[in-house]
Amino acid sequence: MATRKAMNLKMLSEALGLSQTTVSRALNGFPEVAEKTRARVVEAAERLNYRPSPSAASLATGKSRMIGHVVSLSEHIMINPHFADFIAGAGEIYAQSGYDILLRLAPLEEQERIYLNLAEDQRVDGVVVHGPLTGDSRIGILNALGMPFVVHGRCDEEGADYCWMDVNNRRAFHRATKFLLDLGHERIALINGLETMNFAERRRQGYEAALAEAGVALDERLLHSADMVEPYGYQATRALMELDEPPTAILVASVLPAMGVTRALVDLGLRAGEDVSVIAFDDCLSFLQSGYKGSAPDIPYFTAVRSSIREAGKRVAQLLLERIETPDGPPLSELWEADFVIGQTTAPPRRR
Amino acid sequence: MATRKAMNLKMLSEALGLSQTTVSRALNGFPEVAEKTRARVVEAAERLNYRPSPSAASLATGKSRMIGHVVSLSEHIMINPHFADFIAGAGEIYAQSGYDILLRLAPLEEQERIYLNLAEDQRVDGVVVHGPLTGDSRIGILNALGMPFVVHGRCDEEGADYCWMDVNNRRAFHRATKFLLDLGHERIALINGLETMNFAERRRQGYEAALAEAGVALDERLLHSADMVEPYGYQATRALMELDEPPTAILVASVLPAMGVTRALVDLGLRAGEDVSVIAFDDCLSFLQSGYKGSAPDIPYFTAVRSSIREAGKRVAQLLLERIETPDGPPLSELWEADFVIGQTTAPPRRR
DNA sequence: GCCAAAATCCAAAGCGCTTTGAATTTCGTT
DNA sequence: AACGAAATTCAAAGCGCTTTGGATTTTGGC
Repeated sequence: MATRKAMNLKMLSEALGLSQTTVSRALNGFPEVAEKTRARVVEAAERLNYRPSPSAASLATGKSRMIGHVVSLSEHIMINPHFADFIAGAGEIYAQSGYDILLRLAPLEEQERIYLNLAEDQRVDGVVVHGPLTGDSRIGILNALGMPFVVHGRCDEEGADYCWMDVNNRRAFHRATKFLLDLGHERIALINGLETMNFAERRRQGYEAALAEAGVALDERLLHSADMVEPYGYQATRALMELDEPPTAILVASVLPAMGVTRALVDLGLRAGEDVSVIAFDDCLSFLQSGYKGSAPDIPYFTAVRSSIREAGKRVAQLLLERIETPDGPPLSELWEADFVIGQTTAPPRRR
Repeated sequence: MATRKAMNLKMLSEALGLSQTTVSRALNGFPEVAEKTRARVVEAAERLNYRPSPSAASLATGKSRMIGHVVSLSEHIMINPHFADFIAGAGEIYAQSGYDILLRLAPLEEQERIYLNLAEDQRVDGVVVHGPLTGDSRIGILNALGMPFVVHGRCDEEGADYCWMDVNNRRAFHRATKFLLDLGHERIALINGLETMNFAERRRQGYEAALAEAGVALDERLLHSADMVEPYGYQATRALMELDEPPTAILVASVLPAMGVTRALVDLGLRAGEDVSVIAFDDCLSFLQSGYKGSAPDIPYFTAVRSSIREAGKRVAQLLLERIETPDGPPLSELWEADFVIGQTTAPPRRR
């Protein structure tokens, strides 16, 4: 072996006959180094396979080129596969900019402390907040710490002083509900996510508003709220269909429980789109693919309000990187409208 | 504000009237410091909220207390939710030991280079290899780099010189196939994962061995192989049932495509467990919960070979941490047998 | 009470990078 | 040719921790 140790700044600068200062500046694009020498330095760095030590750079600058994602362990995020898609989108953006993800699993009640530690330790340059609750305390902490962050979702009304990216859940569910009402449905069930989650609360608001506008009374028995897993959709549907007056349409907060819904309907000898209408919120989960096609090719199975969670991951990552670049600008935020796609699971209600 | 800067070793040692050496040693459990002073140091560190800077420690020791997980971007791992469950299990173990996950998304062809960089940069203390191919080149690289790693799965036959943790896929599929044969099925379809993946190859071997033992000829038309997503199961089943002699039983490599299978059967007016038997490999995905219960409570819907991927994540993490502790021991490996649970989707074949 | 051995503790030298403040060179003017 | 400004380059001081080698204090056996 010729060299025992990995190439470092000192060796590189000696090889070039330049000072470490100049080499460092050349590589980091500072203006006070002549273009000619910069070219020389860059070439040599490339040739000698020099790459700066991240921990040394981090120690010197306080920047880590890492983005923190702290997610709940046994809770409602990691537990479901939405997170995988989100992180796939975000990770793609990070990779392009030379950032890495620092992933930490922790129960919600520890997350404040964790953000504090990550900030003090300068372990990450920014974080994204997953699954915001209504009035989430994490936001205040992060603002106080001066740590750049973007919330995926929101936890308060407009104009709040933080960065977020969200889908217009209220309007999406308003539209979906109104669509069903227009078809003639009046008994419309809502199989919602956990309503401590802000997004679920908004979805319910949209649902309730549409009902109210149509003068349809709210029936509490048609409302379910829980973690968005398959068996939940199944059980909720079984319960709903046992009511004296079962719903003629069901609004489901995710395709995961929606699959449980269809399974329950099959068990009951009912068909979605004929006996009962179903609309799902479709996050375009990759393992279902935008596919989840029905028997008719190119017509989606579910009628759905749809917004890609993977694209959301990308956008959140972009916003965060911008925020890290410019920490003192006004908070960025972005609200996406969901698509509304007609599939095979909706129809006017059956005549009795 | 009293203090502008975060508490560091120097400040702490001055506050204690001790040298930085002693304080550092006291906190890191070295033997050459008196228990009495160690107690004093620990108490003061706690009280003054001292936590060592990770980048400084990393620079000084070369250890980062990070575990690298590099996963394929647009490929077959992150794309499906198995990964989320795996990482949830692993992350739990890491958290207990004070490690964090460094997550990097990259196409397979770049992963060798990435491992090289992670090693040279000393960014991680170990890595786990996801989705090993048969004869995977990543293993050789990692061994050459001397980087501790554990493979989730295997890429070669027994006795290979690396750490791995795997489920006995061959035996699992052998058992499942034999079970169907014993019920009287002869036309058994296999809806497998991508057979470049080593685990899929093993599953097929188990399937083929069982057929051969029973003297049943292999029919290529009953074999499918692709990414394990829902629509794949759907389409494969539609294709299978259009054969002149459709299968009477289907073996599916994951509950994801298995859901597509049942959806296709419903569309065709067939019922799983009556008209066609279905056995799935169940990774106990959390969003389906061990539930995915059928109409009869506490009886699982699918007959399945079952092994929790989350538990696998935990175990792989444990093995890796042990490996990091003792890098020069003999390679650790572990083979788990899958459970075989009888659900509602299997029965003797229909008489014609 | 004495001395070697054991137990503690410390000063200082890195780890590899960035950055300050100063030195040196180059260049446009007069 | 001389001079101040502009353009380059550099030496050295951190960043906060670990660790080597040595200094100092305690201990134990006689």
